[in-house]
Amino acid sequence: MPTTQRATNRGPAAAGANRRALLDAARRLFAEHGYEVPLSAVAREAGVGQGSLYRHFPGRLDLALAIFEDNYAELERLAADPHAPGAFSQLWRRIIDQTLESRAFVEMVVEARRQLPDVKVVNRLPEILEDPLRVAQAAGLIPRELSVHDLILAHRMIYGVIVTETDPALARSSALRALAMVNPALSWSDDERDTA
Amino acid sequence: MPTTQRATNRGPAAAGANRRALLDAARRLFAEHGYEVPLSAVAREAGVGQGSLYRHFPGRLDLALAIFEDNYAELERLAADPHAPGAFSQLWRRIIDQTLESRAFVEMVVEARRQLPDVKVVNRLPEILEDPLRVAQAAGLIPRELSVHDLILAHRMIYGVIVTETDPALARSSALRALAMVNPALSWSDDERDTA
DNA sequence: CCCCGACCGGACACCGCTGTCCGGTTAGGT
DNA sequence: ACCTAACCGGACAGCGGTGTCCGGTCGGGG
Repeated sequence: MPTTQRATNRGPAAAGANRRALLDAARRLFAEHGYEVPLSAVAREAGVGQGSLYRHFPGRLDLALAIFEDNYAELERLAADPHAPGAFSQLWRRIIDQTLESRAFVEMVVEARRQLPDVKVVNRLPEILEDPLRVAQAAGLIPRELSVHDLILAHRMIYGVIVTETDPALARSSALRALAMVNPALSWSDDERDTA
Repeated sequence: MPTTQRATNRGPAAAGANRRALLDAARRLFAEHGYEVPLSAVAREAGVGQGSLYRHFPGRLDLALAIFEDNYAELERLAADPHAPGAFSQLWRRIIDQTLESRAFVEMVVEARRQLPDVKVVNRLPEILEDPLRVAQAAGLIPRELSVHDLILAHRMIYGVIVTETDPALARSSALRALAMVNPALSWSDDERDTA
């Protein structure tokens, strides 16, 4: 019977917990120090040895892909029911919010694409956005002239705004201003707490 | 009497030429291999020793700043006479073109800003754009609602498009599509050879 | 013609990161 | 209670980049 709280990180049963600790540590350190942070620091932050790190994730890229996987899983959950009220707007906000969480994501995306010939692995946004966008357009919430392609281009633009922002505290508002400039329907005010 | 062609890169008189060779090499290698290219490679590419490199440019940042300096000098030349026909459109195109020349510029900008507290050193675009924009707006070429601030935000968006482009050959057209999305007046077709 | 100061260049020591290897530890099965 | 297989962790060697140091080279001035 597995205890939910472990006193140790040794033994076969700890493998899963160690993996998660490494993933969390990587997410934190990538966000704080950038994608080029030493992997030894990730192991230290996770409280495991370097051996464990390299066993679970042979290289930096595997860490990045696992983090992407988590993010995409969350988005796919949001996109699962396109007819839920506010499905598209919640999805779109979450995409932008994920991007805002760490400017390191840009470097990760770039590096992952350079090393992986197949773009599909690294960019699942087209499939994720397709249905929710169509439904939102049918409901008149999003202009018809915006294609999935346009949305992805807008997302890429936001990368530029975030990565060039001097003060991290301003990243969010700059990104929202940028989105409003592209198309008002893609932006929102943070005052409205939910737009279900 | 200085000869325009030198047979050697030794001696006091070669200092200037060596400096330029280093700058050109850095520009080339940053564009090709990214900002993190080894400085030893820059010295080799320039055909000088590492000693000369570090004498002219104590660190990587000095190289980057000198490259920016060249770029800004060119832009300031274009902006010197805001009333020349097509002054703003030529200036704006050149800004975008400079950005397209190397995706490494993004990393350079980010790194330079992180290390230099004073933003003015690294971003002179506001001053450069101010007068030409006003004149172009007075002539009805650019919508009044676009501020210098908006233009700079648009420029930062373009960074994102360029850096996330998988195929470098597509960077230009993607950037132009993105600009058109923000505001048609900021984009152009590459077919028109000049819009003086 | 010679000398002197300045500059060049690459060898090299230092440093931090990567990835591996093996002794030590743990849980579960018998 | 013991045994075994799997897993942990950190020491360590290898590697590549940085920045320095000094012997060698050059050109202009006296």
